[in-house]
Amino acid sequence: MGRYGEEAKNKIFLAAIKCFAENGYFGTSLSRIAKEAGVSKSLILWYYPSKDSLVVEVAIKSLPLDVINECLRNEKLRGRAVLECVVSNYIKKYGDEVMRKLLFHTLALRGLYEPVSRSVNILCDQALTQLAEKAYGNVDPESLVKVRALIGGLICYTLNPMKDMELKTFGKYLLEILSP
Amino acid sequence: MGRYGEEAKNKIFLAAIKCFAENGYFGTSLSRIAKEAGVSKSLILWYYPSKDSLVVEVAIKSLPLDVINECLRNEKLRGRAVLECVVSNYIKKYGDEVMRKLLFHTLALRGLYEPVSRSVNILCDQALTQLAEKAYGNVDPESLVKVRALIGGLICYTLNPMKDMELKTFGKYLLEILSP
Amino acid sequence: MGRYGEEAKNKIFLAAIKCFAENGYFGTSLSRIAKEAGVSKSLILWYYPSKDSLVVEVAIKSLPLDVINECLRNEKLRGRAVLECVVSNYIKKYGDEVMRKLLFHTLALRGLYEPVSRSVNILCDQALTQLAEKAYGNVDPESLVKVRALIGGLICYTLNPMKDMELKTFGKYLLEILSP
Amino acid sequence: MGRYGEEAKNKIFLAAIKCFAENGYFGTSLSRIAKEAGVSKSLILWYYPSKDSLVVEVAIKSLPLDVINECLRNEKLRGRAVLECVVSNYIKKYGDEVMRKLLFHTLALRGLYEPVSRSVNILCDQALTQLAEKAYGNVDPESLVKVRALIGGLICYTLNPMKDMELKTFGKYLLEILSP
DNA sequence: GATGAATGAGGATTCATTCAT
DNA sequence: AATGAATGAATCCTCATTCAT
Repeated sequence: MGRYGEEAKNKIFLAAIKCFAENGYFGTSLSRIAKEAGVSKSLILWYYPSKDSLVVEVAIKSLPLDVINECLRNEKLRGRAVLECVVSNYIKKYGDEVMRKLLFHTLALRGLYEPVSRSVNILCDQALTQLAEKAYGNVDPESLVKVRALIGGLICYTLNPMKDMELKTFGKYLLEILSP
Repeated sequence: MGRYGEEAKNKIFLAAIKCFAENGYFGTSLSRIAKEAGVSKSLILWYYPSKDSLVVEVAIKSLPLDVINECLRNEKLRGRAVLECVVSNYIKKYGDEVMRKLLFHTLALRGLYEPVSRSVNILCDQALTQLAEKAYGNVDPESLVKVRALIGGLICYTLNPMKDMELKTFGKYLLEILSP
Repeated sequence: MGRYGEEAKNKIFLAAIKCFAENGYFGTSLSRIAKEAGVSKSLILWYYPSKDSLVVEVAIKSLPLDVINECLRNEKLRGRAVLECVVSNYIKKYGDEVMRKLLFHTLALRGLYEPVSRSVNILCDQALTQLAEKAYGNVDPESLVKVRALIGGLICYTLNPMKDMELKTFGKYLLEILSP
Repeated sequence: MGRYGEEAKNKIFLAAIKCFAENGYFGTSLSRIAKEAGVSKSLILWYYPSKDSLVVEVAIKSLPLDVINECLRNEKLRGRAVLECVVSNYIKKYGDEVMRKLLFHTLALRGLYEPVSRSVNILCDQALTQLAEKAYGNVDPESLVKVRALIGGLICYTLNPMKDMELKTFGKYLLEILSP
């Protein structure tokens, strides 16, 4: 794919994210995305074999799997520091409303799109378990529940941000409560 | 509406819940629901002015607002007992997979259907605040965060139930960690 | 299906025949047929599950299988009389241009639509063999070839009617040449 | 057009024949042909101004006009020998299934593509008349009908080859029946 | 109450074709 | 010659909704 092809594909991807966040995956037509991206409907299908493939690509990127994985990859981080990393990454990613909205549209896709299911499974099964181990030093039930309370708390905030508390502050309190 | 009519409406409602859970609100057509309910498509629109109205009715019922409100109404419950009530109600409601699936489809509707948004807001703003007060005796930031960690933890489990821990056990650990 | 439903379906069928004859099965859109029938595009798909199903239904009816079968069913007909019956039926069916055009569009579908293939096979294998037996008293190679020369001759005329000979006259000569 | 170009054009033409035979003229997209030929879609339109022009070129070549003309050109052939020539040429051309399938797709194009109509007309009007004259010495109705029975018989066999008789044998019987 | 018939809007996708490289 | 990128028209089909019975 040439240079200017790459650009077009990116424009489409960004437009898709915006539209999907706004109106959901099913409430968004290819025409709408095309208009937003300033390209023809057909061009979308030149880069993506189908709407579904575009949906899946956007959906996967909207999950917080990378948020956690990046912290897991960093060998030096242990204990509370890992959790701090996760919270800070989460804040960075879901700071803007677009990503926040997108997240919940994506979670609804689980069960409809196999790749999304798989990604959610990896996130909840593998990533959270590893996170528990790195943060609390073991994977006993309590640790597993704690990481879920942490991530769940963040997601809960994401669903409906509190008016008198910033996500950052929220994260700090969460860490206080759930740190090892 | 006569006795028979009531029955038909109920059949439709149950069929809708099942279909929506399975294929999402947008992936489910009225024909599909009609087939599942064993009635004609037209009859659905006799009882519900539009598909949207049916969607909203199902959506509202799928949220955990009642789970919390029931515990709040019980004047006698205070402290840890309120949280125990919430957890136990939550387990009762989201024990079966249909409701679990439905919940995430519904959360995606927030932003698309005003009544759903409103309900989610009430849930997160009012209900959670009252819960914090009843459970922890005040509404300081820490308490507010804690109830979110509790509900968030439950939702997180709902998204992807753990293989080696029952929801009941999960709830017990959560309570241990987050009780006053 | 009620009385007036039956009527609409028939209007659609007739319109389809006309359009398919004119522009071929693939050159004809559902919109075109709808317009010709004076109904909405959607109504076509109410009566026929898909365009393909309509295509197949029209296609089967356009083959000369009935032309032959009707003569085979008549127990009294033997020898030259059977062939005369076939020729006369053929003339009746393919006297108008619509059916003539349609026939060749249909023959092209063989290999694309299984039901059409099957029908053509039955026509050529079973029906022609039975015809040979009834007409010539046996199914030796010569008889089998003769019925094919007869039917083939008729089809050849159908492909491009002769300017100075009517189909009726053509049939008479054919019979003269190929009668037992 | 250079040497290489000639080769590419030929590859395209052969791929087109194959695809058209398999899926019909309308069921075949340029992309499909491009894939089969191992070239880009654009290259097809470099050699052929449009899909239609490619269709027409293939279509004309698939008709049995050359089969007859070649025999007519040979001055020495008269009487039964001309018919034998035609039958033998026909067998040569339509011996393989690709050409057999193609023939019927092409016949359906008559009425949709003027050049195809013209070619079919020439075939049926002129060529067959000349054939009658050369074979039977005159163009009385009987002779005209006979050549149509011959060609029609062959086409009929082509439509659905007989299981227990080779085309060659079939031709021999046909000649026996219809020779002068 | 309940249904079948009928509609129109909208959607994804295919495809021939054009343009720039 | 040859290709990838881009377009717009057209197509089949789905679906919520309305109408008549």
